[in-house]
Amino acid sequence: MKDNIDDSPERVSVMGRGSGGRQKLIDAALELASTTRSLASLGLREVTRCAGLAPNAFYRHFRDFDDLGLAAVDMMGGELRRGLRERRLRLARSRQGPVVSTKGIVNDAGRQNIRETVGLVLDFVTEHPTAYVVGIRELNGSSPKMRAAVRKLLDDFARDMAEDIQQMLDAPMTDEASMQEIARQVIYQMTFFSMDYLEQPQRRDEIRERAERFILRMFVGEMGLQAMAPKKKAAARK
Amino acid sequence: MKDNIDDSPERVSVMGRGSGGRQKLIDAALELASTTRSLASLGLREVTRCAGLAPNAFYRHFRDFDDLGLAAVDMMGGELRRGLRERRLRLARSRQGPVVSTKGIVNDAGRQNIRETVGLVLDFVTEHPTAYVVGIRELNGSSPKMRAAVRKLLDDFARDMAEDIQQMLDAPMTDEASMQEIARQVIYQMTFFSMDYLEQPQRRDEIRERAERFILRMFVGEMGLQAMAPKKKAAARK
DNA sequence: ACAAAAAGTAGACGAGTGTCCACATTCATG
DNA sequence: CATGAATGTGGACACTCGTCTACTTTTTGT
Repeated sequence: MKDNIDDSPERVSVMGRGSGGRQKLIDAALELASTTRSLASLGLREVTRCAGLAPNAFYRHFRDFDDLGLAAVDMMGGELRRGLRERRLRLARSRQGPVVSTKGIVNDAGRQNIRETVGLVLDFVTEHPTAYVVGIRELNGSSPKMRAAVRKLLDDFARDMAEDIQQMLDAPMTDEASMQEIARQVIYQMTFFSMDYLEQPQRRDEIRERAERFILRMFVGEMGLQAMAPKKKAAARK
Repeated sequence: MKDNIDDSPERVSVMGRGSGGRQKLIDAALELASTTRSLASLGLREVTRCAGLAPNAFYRHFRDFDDLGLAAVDMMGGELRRGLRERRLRLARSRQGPVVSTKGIVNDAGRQNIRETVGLVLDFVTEHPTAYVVGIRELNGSSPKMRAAVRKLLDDFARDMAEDIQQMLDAPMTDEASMQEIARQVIYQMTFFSMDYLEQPQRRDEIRERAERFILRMFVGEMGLQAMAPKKKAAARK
């Protein structure tokens, strides 16, 4: 009677999707976690109380807090990723075709591109601060399942970003693996920029510039590395 | 025993310093937090039990968990920073004088330098995994005091690193502010590399290379930026 | 050596917790 | 309409928690 029904594929969400209770619990958990503590340190009664439900209602939707956390990541992450990609494609279409030449990525067009991408991320962050803060907190948090889920999400973002960037260029800046590596590092670094951005509203312009400069530096650096050693494997280091 | 006649103006911690109980509590807290949960989510009784003490013993040393956490950061952080700087200076002395030319930072000598620095950090991480994991966890954790303390520590590391790098070069690679900015970003990115390094022992060589390449890319990128726009303020061309 | 301070112990209290059981409500669908 | 699953409520259980007071042991300065 434990998980026979609940565990089965996706019949859960037939009516459970918009059924208020589930969403209320997730919202309450994010709210409490963002202002007070980490997800795992929340109390079951604490959350249900904040959601205006009886303690037992929790069990109707989630097995434990890892379960709730994963659901939250799935929901927010999916929405976020879709929104980001959509906005990015919209930006790309609005300028019709590959605007940025590979060699000229540091010129005005390239800088503008970077500026828009950074703005995209920072805008999302300011629009969903609680979810974002909790997510980043769980990135290095105590639950392995949570860590894995958040990391996978960030990696997906990085993959998207790498793809879109390569598409915008008229010639590939570097090999695909390196591009994804760079995108990953940019995404990770952006978590710090984003947290600063949320915590220090008075320094937002400065942080924005810093983020843009960081990305630009990464690109310029990669092009420099490519120029001086195009063949990585053959670089006999010893 | 202790040769402090008027060692310091503060006599508060004369006897409390090395008293086993305090250390036992810190160790127990780090141990529990690294394997189970975040610092703030630990229970007072849980920690004292793990330390083999009565619950009330906690109050003899710390007011609350923030207090314990700050003490832990002070201790581990101070030790770490001293150790890092010492080892770095020892490395610098062993090669007598400025070995790396600014233009040639990407040559073998420069790469070797980066390799040693990365090794330095990763070695420390593998030697103090629990303290490091907890520290990084609190970097984005729930307690503002903790966050501030860990961030200040990382910033200090970055400052040290920036100084030492500039000292090793025969000519400054960039202005001091940019160098510190880069060092900060490198240190922050290293937190991710370090966590991966701990969690995936079988991929350590790969992660090590990735970290080295990241730093190299940052340097090359900064030199590229400097070369194409020495004056940052006047870069607005629109 | 001795007295005071620091460190640690024992027990108890009320509050809050996770979890279970039995019962009430909603609601789509045969 | 009836039925059964999904969803939510209330009470009760054993347990852990933080904190308090009172007492004992260890360490330390003089």
